[in-house]
Amino acid sequence: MSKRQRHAQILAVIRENRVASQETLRELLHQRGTEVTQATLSRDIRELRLVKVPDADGTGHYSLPEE
Amino acid sequence: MSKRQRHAQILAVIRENRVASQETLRELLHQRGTEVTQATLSRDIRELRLVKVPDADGTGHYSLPEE
DNA sequence: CTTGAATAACAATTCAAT
DNA sequence: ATTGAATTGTTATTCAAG
Repeated sequence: MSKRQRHAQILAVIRENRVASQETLRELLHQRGTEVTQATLSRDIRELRLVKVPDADGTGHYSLPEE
Repeated sequence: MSKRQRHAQILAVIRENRVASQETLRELLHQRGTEVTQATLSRDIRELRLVKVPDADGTGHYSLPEE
């Protein structure tokens, strides 16, 4: 699986779920058959420019910056 | 100095500077005469819904979510 | 150039106090 | 309700490797 494919998967996952941590993201990707470590997700998130938006209750979630 | 005032200061600071960490933010506020700890800034950032936007070079910066 | 394991750096929470 | 010190949790980086 290529990095570009993984990036696409990540975008799909954060659109469909409230992802509160990179560890959660890792689990969701695993369910879709993609195994990566947190270090890689940290890099992917930077490359995709994803931001973690703080929620009222403290539980932030990853999101695309609406530009 | 009230929390609302500090919040206003924080917004001013992040508009005028590339703030890459809460520790940096703390220093900039200190220059403006406001002393707080990282714990308080973490809470303020949540309350203000500030996000840390990843930059290309790795050095993220705090920003208002563009709605 | 891409990744994982280990570590460092950074941010959020707890707990006590005010 | 608000805060700081200490702690815990999370994310970014380093370092070695493929």
